[in-house]
Amino acid sequence: MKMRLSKKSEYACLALIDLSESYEKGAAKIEAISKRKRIPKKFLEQILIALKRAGYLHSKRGNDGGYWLAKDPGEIKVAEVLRLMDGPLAPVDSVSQYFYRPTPIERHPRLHCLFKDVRQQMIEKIEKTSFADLIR
Amino acid sequence: MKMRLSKKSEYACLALIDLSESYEKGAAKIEAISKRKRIPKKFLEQILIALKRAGYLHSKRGNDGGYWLAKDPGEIKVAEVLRLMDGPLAPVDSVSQYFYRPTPIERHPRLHCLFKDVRQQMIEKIEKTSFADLIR
DNA sequence: TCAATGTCTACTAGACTGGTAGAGAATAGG
DNA sequence: CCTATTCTCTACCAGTCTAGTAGACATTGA
Repeated sequence: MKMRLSKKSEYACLALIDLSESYEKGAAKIEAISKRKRIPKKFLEQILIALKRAGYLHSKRGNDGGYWLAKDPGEIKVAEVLRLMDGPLAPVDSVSQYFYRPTPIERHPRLHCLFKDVRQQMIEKIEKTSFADLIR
Repeated sequence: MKMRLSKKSEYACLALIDLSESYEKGAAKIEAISKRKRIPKKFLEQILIALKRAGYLHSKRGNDGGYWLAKDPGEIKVAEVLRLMDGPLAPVDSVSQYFYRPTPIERHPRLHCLFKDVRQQMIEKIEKTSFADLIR
């Protein structure tokens, strides 16, 4: 089994932390976030657009443009962001909550059950943790 | 974050389950395991060799050859097998127990801590579960 | 010697990751 | 209306990983 936090997820979290830290202090430019959190700018662009499309951010173009949070940091859970960036959190599709699909492992109930537990254990914490929790 | 059980790990577990089921009943042929558990034969070969090299199996060639467990099923933990097949279990190297390496996430202690917890929660169950537990 | 089986090395198609490049569209100030 | 600044969109790419396949070789027992 491989559990990996992709750079995309990692950068998305760092960007949201940055925006949470300056919540209600106006728009932040890509350039600024990129420098503060050391994220490649063009890569960050794509990530912010994805977050915007998913409804987590607002933006404005032009001289005093930038991004800002569309929700309270307390309402954005880490798990949502990881799912948005990398897809299902489950180790196999047959134990996935939102992306269920049958797999060979289902034929072996105990093994299936084990990975269901693993998923549950893992997910518990990140479904509770919000970005407000991360900046406190 | 992506948590994925690779086919390699999945097949390795199924093969070890098969061999656990016939523990002390003599050698099992690749062909037979392959058919019973529906694993591509040539792929299974490689997996069994890896398991043998790691000390989990013995083998014999020739007409009445095959593989059998080198240890009691109760002494083989699922976590060991997943590590052998796919490498570290940790989501980022900076929270890995056996493969530590620094990552950007370390600069943000709360995030770092979160993923340390995630790893711990996830690993707990598979470090306790043995193949004897899976066939009971 | 031969047939059956495990062992070893090499190869590969396709997907994914972590980016980069460059043109286009909105916005505000002058 | 012009321009600078910023976000937006599409395309591309090199390297790595996954899930295998192919084929020759080594060992064993009858």
